[in-house]
Amino acid sequence: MPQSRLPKAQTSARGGIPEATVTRLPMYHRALVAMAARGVLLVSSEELAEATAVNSAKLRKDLSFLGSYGTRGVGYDVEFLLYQIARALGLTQEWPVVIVGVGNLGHALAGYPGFASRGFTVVGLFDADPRRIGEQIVVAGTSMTVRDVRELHASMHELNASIGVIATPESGAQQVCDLLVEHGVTSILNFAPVILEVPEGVDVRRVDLATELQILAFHEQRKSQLVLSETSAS
Amino acid sequence: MPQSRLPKAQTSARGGIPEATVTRLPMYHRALVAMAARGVLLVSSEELAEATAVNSAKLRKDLSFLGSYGTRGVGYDVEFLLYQIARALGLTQEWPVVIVGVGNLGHALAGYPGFASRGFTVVGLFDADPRRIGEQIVVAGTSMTVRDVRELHASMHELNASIGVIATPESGAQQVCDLLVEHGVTSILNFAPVILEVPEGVDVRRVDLATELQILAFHEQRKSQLVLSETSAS
DNA sequence: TAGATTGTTAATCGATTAACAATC
DNA sequence: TAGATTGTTAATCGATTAACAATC
Repeated sequence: MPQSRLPKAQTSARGGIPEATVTRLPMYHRALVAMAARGVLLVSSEELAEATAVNSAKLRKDLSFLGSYGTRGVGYDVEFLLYQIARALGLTQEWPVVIVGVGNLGHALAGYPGFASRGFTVVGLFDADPRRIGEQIVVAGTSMTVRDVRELHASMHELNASIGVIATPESGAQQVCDLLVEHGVTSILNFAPVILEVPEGVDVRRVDLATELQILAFHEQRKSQLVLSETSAS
Repeated sequence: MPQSRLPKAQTSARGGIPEATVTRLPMYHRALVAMAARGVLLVSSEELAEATAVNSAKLRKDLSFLGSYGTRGVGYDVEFLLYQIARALGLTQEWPVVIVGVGNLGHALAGYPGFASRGFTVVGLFDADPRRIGEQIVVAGTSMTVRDVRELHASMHELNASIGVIATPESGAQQVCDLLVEHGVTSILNFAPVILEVPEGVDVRRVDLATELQILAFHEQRKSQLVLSETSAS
């Protein structure tokens, strides 16, 4: 009987919500917002699952991590469930966000209507390009000025943001990241194609447009190979 | 002995590459491109793992799905491994891509240098906004004209794209999707905050900027709660 | 040979899902 | 009560990882 390796410390079971569940909560949230807007009062796990393209058993399991918010034989109260998900996600509080890099992507992010409606407030826009510094950008209805990234150091204290978005080119990303972390940012959304080095405790999520296309291309290739092999087999 | 449910059809083992591995291959590819550019000839799994922030055992396992391309006691030939990964991902062939929706995000995508270098060629830019139609955009060094999305139907045949990018607002996304699918697009990268309905066999990857921020906010909230509970415990 | 590093094994972990008891 | 739907169980699956034999 090979009695080897000790079991891990059960990190997820200590009352936490599994990471896979967390990534789906925003989908449920969005679908419920749409339903609430249509005046839907009650929803079953089957209906919500279909709206989010998720298995209904998985959906019920996901929701059960938040608590017991449904009624057997009836379903879920849309508004109530919406609130519970928003609370779990932290959308019931304000999140000041700093955006560094205001090219096309940064513009798109700054102007994205989906931010403000979820508690994210853009409190600072920075860039290194002198042609962009001083530019006025309309964020959530009010005009903001793009500031020199060299002012980041001095202004981070008053901005008090714990979330930062990096939309710079590859070259400046790590430097910007260090600066943000130095000033108390502990969550970073990174659009630059670099693996950022951050100290323990800082979360980074990377969104890479090229990576997404490459994954699609992989499956696309597989599909065409499938067609070829089926053709030659007949 | 409850002898229940039959085992599944082992879909992943039929020579395919696991999905989790596929999502990491672009990272390895990028890191290897950077190494090759620096003139590095040889790399160990340990080094490549560190550059991509991945466990080295996982890395070796990932690479083993492609074949046996390393040398024990030595490491991997950078150029050779690069080629093998590119081939597996389908980056050794041309991928014509159509972009629909040329707002800030569409602009950022069209101008992204990381596309052309990986075999993705933007062959069409479409928008519904009359103010944008006719605009010239520089894509990979050459100027392209933004066309009316109503011309999509007529021009898809000559464009011959199997990959489409949807960067429209939420409202137009499903309609655009249907149009693309109707004309042979079988892989879609969707930036609109909607779950697209597609027929069997069409792959959709959704990138949602708000979702990413929400996931960060969740963890950020958890971090601050941790600090609070530690404070009250002391 | 001695040292290094791959490729693979096997254990563990986390996520998915069908099924169903609980209960409205 | 009869019908409906949740919340949970338990089985299965896929992904991760330490360890190490194979081998350069």
